[in-house]
Amino acid sequence: MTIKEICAKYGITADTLRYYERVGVIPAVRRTKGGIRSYSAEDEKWVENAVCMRNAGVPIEMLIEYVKLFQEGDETLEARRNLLMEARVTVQENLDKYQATMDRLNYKISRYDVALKTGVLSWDDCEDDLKKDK
Amino acid sequence: MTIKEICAKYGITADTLRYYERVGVIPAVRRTKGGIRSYSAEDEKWVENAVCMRNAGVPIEMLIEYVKLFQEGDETLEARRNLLMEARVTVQENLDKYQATMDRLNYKISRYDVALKTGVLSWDDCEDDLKKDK
DNA sequence: ATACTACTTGGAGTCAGCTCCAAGTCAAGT
DNA sequence: ACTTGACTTGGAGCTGACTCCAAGTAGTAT
Repeated sequence: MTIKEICAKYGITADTLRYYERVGVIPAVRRTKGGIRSYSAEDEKWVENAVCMRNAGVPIEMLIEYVKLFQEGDETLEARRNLLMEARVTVQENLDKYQATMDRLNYKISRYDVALKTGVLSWDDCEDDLKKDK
Repeated sequence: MTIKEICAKYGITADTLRYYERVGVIPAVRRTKGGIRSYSAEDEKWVENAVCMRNAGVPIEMLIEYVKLFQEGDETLEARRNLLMEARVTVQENLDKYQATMDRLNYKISRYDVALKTGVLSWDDCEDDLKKDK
């Protein structure tokens, strides 16, 4: 697989892919005699993983650390698992925040829909409360 | 409410709060004669909303646009609803990506747990596949 | 052989979103 | 009156994550 094919498949640019390799977000990719990157199935798995993790805001640094540990071999199994668990906490927290925001957006939009349908504004001061009776 | 109290309550710094006001993520806050910010209940609602939206990655620009429309009055009701719906699409997409990453992390961690418990590595080449029989 | 295109490198530049800083002001305490 | 400390401003600086660029090379087409 060429860099172009991988880019197209995973929706990132060649620059990003080269950057990931340079800083260690993915391990070094093999080259042809001419020096051109040739992505193996394993390379592709690493790319897929990196893209997925980055999509969820897992920081570059964490991915670099994981790759480093992976390359150090089996003694780092536990360290890698701990790293993954750390990442999971972060992602879960963000997931919760995103869900809270979805709830807020849905509520606000529903209020706007009513206002637009009836022509009447059902709020007078600031419309930005969620009617959370705390 | 002082800037300090608002900061503490919403977990952001005074610098961020002033920055939000400066660029228009929240409307201008009233001041005492001495020029010190005094947050009203409405101001606080705007802050709460901004923090919530930012936590879900809604871009600053979108929040600024919303505040601007809000201040222009009732003719912008529909524009504001459209903006919210746009934001909702973005947040939902991110939510899906985060969920996909959670699934991947859970799978990977479960594999590590097995490997650590049995002392046996259940993979030999690259462990980064999700066994998705595509 | 020459031109063309797609790749390569290292390094510099960009962008969003803060974050920090210097210099100044104000209210309260001594 | 003076010090202290929390606030104010505008602007500069920082960070993470790309993104772009110039200069060079390798393989293919004519």
